[in-house]
Amino acid sequence: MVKVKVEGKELEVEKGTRLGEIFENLGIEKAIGGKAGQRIIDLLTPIEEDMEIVPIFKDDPESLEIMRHTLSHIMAHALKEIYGYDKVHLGIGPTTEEGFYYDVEVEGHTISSEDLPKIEEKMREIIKNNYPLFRKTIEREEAIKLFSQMKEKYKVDIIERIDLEETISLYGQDGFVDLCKGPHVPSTGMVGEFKLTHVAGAYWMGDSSKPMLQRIYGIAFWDKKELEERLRFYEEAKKRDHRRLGKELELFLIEDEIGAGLVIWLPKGAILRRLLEDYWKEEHIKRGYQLVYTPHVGNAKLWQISGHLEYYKPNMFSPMQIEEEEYFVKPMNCPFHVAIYKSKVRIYKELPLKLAELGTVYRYEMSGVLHGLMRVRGFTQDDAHIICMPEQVEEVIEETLAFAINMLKDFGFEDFKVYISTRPADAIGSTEQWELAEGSLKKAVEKLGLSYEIDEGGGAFYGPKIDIKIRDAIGRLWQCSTIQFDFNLPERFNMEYVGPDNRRHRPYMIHRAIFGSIERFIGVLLEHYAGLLPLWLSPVQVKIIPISPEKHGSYAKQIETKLKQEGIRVEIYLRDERLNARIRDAELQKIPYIVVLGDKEVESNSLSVRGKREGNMGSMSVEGFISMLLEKIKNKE
RNA sequence: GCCGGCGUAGCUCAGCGGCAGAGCGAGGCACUCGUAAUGCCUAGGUCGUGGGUUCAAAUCCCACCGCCGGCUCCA
Repeated sequence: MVKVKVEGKELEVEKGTRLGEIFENLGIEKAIGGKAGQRIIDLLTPIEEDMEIVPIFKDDPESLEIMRHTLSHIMAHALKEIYGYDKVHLGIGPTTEEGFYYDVEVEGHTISSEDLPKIEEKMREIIKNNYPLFRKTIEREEAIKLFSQMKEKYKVDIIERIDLEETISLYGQDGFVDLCKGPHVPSTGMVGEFKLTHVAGAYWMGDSSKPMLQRIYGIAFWDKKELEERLRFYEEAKKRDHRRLGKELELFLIEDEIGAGLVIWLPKGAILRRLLEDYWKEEHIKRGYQLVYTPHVGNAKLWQISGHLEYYKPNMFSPMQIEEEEYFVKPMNCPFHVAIYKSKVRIYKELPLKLAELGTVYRYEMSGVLHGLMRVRGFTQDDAHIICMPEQVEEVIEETLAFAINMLKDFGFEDFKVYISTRPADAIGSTEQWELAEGSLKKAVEKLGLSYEIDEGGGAFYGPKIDIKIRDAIGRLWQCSTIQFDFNLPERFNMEYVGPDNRRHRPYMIHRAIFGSIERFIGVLLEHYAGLLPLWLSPVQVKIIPISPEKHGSYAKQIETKLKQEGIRVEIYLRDERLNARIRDAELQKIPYIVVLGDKEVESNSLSVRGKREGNMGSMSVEGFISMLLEKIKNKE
């Protein structure tokens, strides 16, 4: 007998009684599963020991996970029914943040998106039939035999990896059996609303040397409304895709004739980029950084010493031969900044030394990973290297992190995730170095009150780091800011400073970037604002529309001059179109303010202002309009 | 790089063995307009590139380049 406690009630039942039965006895209806501590168990799970269980209902987020998991099984079941039980080989079928997927191999057929409706239909049939699910445990040897017979080679692979102590469970319904830990709903009719969305490739076990399976993705919610909302969100996200906005707003150009992953900044995009750069430079100068410039290529000897040729060569552009010497286009700025540090003897009073550069680097990225501005082959890092003494590390990290967060906030980002990556297995550097560095990272994050995740062992071999990722329009996280220790380069380049004791010491070196890359940051920015940039960053801030270019053109010109004198980026709409068409055009260009000028305005020496965010704002004086704009620009609105 | 899909006018796309198409945009003309599309006319394409099959290829096949969705990798 085991004792089970649920919602304050205690019940003694026979060992091995299923959770569903226990809930039934206690009169708990409509539970989808239960939580025992952190573990989610389903209604089919036998209870083998005393425990306290919190029931999971439909409004608990965990219930979605259970239902989605069953949907992935139903999809596998449908595939088996359609393509044959011995032709479909199943990989893994987990849940995702909004649905589920299953990795499969179908012998003699490639699933394409055209097959999805057919698969969905079969799934709905299975759901309608409301097959009860079964769960049973099985011995390891027996499991291997069973799945070998079923030609489920990937499942056999999984079983062989399962810990010897772990119990192996099977779930299934009707003629379908799957190796699975659960949890599931107890019958196929109990799942929610779903839709299969797309098919993509995925390596078995995420290993590029292993075969590639097809991953079929679906999304699922309890509520049809929620599902539809999600689908609408995807449509909406497509509209704010920075690649599309870049084209529509004439910001940048990426073309195969120029080269994959290489960005051309069009005039309007160049304004945006320049604003970012100017602001970045000002902020760095304020904080004691020294701005430098370094070359785009460097002698192979340099990259030899830095270790890049040893560790980073696959990511570098091929070398070029100049007068019997090899040169490489830089994939990083670090060695040059080190050279600046080493250009003279450094003393402790100079430290921390902060060198910063908007350094354009080129990296070979595999063609399949290129993605608009987010992943390119040539990009400009807002790079800086801080060289300091061990006793300064903590203060430096704290200051740097605060700087990064403040800057991100100035651009309107609040939704980011902070990760600290710690020492990996094959690390260089002493334990003291790692401990000091990791400790300073954690302290800084905590001091700023940021929540963070530890990526245990996720640091580079040369040092731990903090990464800040920003969420994009469709929920993808992009790494932007990074603060990384480097125990490698100071050794390799024999960096030193003269301490108060008049002896030579090895400094700590910290790499850091706030935007990460200007390209990526602008990509994230565009998606974040769906192209409607804050006023201070808008390439065109005001569009003046004279109702009749002939009658009101000269007044428009006067206004333009006044605004320009205040540094406001303004254009006059001269094309001869109907007023509504011109307003529409300016709206589509996402220009923050439209100024309409007609007889009324000329007579009263005023403006009629329409804000992209505010709508029609009515009549305003020129001075009032200007001071409103300047105020907003100053506040980075 | 790998798996799958896709490259047709500046943009979005239709056509899928038999004359190269639409809408938007662009240029011109008329309209002179009060807060999200005025009407008419015109120009614009080596159908990604190269090869093949065929009487005939945008269309079928192969290779390459690029893009898209993912995987792996990463700022």
